[in-house]
Amino acid sequence: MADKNTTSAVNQDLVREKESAFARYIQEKGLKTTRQRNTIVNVFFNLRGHISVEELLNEVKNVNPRIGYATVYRTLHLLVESNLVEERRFGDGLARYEGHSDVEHHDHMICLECGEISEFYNPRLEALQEKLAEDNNFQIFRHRLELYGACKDKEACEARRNNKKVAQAHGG
Amino acid sequence: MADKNTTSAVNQDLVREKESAFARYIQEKGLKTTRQRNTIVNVFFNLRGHISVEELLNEVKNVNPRIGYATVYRTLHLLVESNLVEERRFGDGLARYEGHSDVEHHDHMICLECGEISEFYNPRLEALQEKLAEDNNFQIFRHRLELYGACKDKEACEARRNNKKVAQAHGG
DNA sequence: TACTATTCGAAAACAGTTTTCATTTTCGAA
DNA sequence: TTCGAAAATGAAAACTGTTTTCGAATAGTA
Repeated sequence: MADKNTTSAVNQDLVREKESAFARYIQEKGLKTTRQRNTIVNVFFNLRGHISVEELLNEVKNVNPRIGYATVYRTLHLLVESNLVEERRFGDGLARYEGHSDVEHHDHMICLECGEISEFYNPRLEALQEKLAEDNNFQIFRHRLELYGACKDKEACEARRNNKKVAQAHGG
Repeated sequence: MADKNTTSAVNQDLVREKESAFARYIQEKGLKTTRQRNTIVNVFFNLRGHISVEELLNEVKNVNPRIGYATVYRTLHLLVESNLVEERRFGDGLARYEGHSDVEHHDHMICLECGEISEFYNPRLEALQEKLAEDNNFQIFRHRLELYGACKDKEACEARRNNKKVAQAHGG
């Protein structure tokens, strides 16, 4: 199934909750429920992390190989519109999608060696930004903070990197 | 000349300094000095702010209309490699280039209404990030912080916006 | 069941960027 | 100063990620 790349299974209650929120959104907007959209949404919420379109499509194709890029893109847009998913762009030029995690807002640390993306949140940081905006006569709607660097735990980092290579070689 | 879009002239001593730093880099790498590269570099450093490739090309064409995208892209890559210029990406999907300003590192505030991009630097913010990285057993190489929002000075904001429209209409 | 708007998938279009390739230019050595 | 190899140029083609188009299929309602 779609949890091939995850370290642990995803809470299915949560998945069901997201799915029905999406169904509600579709209904509200007068759109139609389709097998493809359901597949994509289910697979998406069973993945964790910061998923690229290609990654998602690959997983989706395991379930229904006839689904193509266009539908995945379209469904992701709906997910973003419905506020169930956020689009992110880290420097590598492709969009990544993230189902809302437990923490409403958070920032990212990206390891340039193993590719691990982790999340953090710090209220002092948020407050400081507000203060700086205030000083500059500026009103913040949203912000983005990304720390690029490397894991200090070199063993774990290398393990993740090798892991990734294997996954690629096997044509994940 | 290339200062059409700037509010004030650029310090020419600084420009010359950058140019010779670039010349030095070219030489070190065993590359060749060319008329086109000199033009592009000179025009670039006479612009200020966060320049897109298209903006730069337009300015460059005023000096030498035969220069095309390819050469501008290639020269920008050299400028980035040589550490004289930084590439930035704000959400609009095109790369922008920035000659190092007086402040070595800085973050950005982007007004979504008038498009103004301003820079700021705060040591407490930097320190806090370092601390957070430390806590997460992570080593920061670089970071990016962008505050998206709106100017509180609505008058100035609107003026800038209108200004921009005029510039566009005149085919900047 | 029939109708109509929506959705699908494949392929074309698109935007920004990179590469290719034939031609021109630079620059060190003769 | 001329020669020749290596590098750079410019136009066009290729490429990448994403969006749009269009004819066929499908969902949901009358």
